Amino acid sequence: MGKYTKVRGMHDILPEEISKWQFIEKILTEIACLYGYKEIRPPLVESRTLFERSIGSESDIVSKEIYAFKDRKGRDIALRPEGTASVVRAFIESNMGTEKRIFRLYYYGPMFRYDRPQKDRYRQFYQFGVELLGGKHPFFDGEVVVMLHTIAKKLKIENYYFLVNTLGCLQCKTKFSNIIKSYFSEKLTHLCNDCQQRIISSPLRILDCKNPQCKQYVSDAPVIVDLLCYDCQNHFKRFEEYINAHSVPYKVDSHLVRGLDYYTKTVFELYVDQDENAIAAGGRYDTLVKQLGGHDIPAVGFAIGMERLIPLVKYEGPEKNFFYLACIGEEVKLKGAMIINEMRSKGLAVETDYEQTSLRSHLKTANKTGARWCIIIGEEEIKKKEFIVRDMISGEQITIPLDNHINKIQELLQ
RNA sequence: GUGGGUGUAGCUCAGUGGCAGAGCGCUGGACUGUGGCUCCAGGUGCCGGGGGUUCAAAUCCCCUCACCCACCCCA
Repeated sequence: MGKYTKVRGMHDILPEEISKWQFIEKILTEIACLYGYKEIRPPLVESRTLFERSIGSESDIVSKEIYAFKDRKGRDIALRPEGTASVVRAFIESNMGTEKRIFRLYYYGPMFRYDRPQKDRYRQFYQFGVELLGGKHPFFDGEVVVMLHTIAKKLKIENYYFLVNTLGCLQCKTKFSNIIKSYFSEKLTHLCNDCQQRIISSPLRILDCKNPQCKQYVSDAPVIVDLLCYDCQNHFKRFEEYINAHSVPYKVDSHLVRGLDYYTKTVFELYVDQDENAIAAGGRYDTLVKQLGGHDIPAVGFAIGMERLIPLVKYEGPEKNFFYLACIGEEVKLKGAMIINEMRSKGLAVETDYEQTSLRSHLKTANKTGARWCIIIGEEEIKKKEFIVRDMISGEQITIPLDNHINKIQELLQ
């Protein structure tokens, strides 16, 4: 047992898992590309106040889970707990917002939250997210949902569905929030401790409470869809038209509320049957850009939790299409090394073990590395100016002349 | 932040006061130019860490750390 272990909540993604990650990452970025998204890579570190102002200082993410510290000059620094705030900050800071057009940005990387670790949940975890800035049309909301739908299909996720809801524009949201506040004020003593706090800090979150006692009162609570202004009602209706037209499997859940303060109008979550946790979620945030000091620019986006997505994806494993070169005896190793170098320069993956000398131990090693073919070269082969290629699955062997061997191997691969 | 569980060989685990164990893997050999199969041989170790009880502790008690699971929260 080694002296050093992972810091609590951290995890290594080991070589045996990484090819699955890379497979999924490739599909995500390809689809993002098809939808016109460009990658943006903000730093992992931001000033703490950025998250307080965007996500909300009362939110659990900021109040309980943020990784924050002071740097050597006493600046309040935080590791990003999510991606949207950083992307919006970069968007404003680089003056993208001054240009009147739609910006589609995607990001991928680690996020940090000081959670208690549990299954597929770590303090450093990965999110892939997209942000569409500058569009207020409900079809943009639809487009990002359809993009997520496309990703789920492409990754062959089974039995997934969306929950969607609207929170209304800032006016509707505020109005509804006050209605909820007064509705629950009368029932305050029947609510759980958390909800008694929420009625002050974020009343809408009561609608999302998992406590069965609270749920009882939530089911009779006012519903936002009935109280929306004409514009918000129409926005949600058009959004539904769009996702219906694209056959997105979804249900409206009038109690769906997101835990981040910045959402307005459309919100959505992606679930898989019999799984409590959302694997992706997002929504519209029309006031955030302005709130962070930019122009009045509407936006919509989502984020996918990679650690939650990965167990749902079936992946066969990487293709074993590389060579192992076995040199029999010390004397031919330099010759073998030159062959390896030439093969690599022509794009063929080769490895070897210079410690091994006997053919038997070479073949054992080749087997362990998972090589598809083993090239065998020894004194006899050097004399005859040829070498042997052994198929490690079938055990068949063929002899190839030493000159022009790269072309011969490439022919073999066809 | 709350609750439950588990820490013993590289891995999966058995051992519940009396010599530290099994299976798998690993290394070597049978087989020094042909891997996977088979057979034979071999070492596995601060029994998570610290303290206590006892003639005697992996085992009982206390503390601590880590991991797992659930809740909360979130993606």
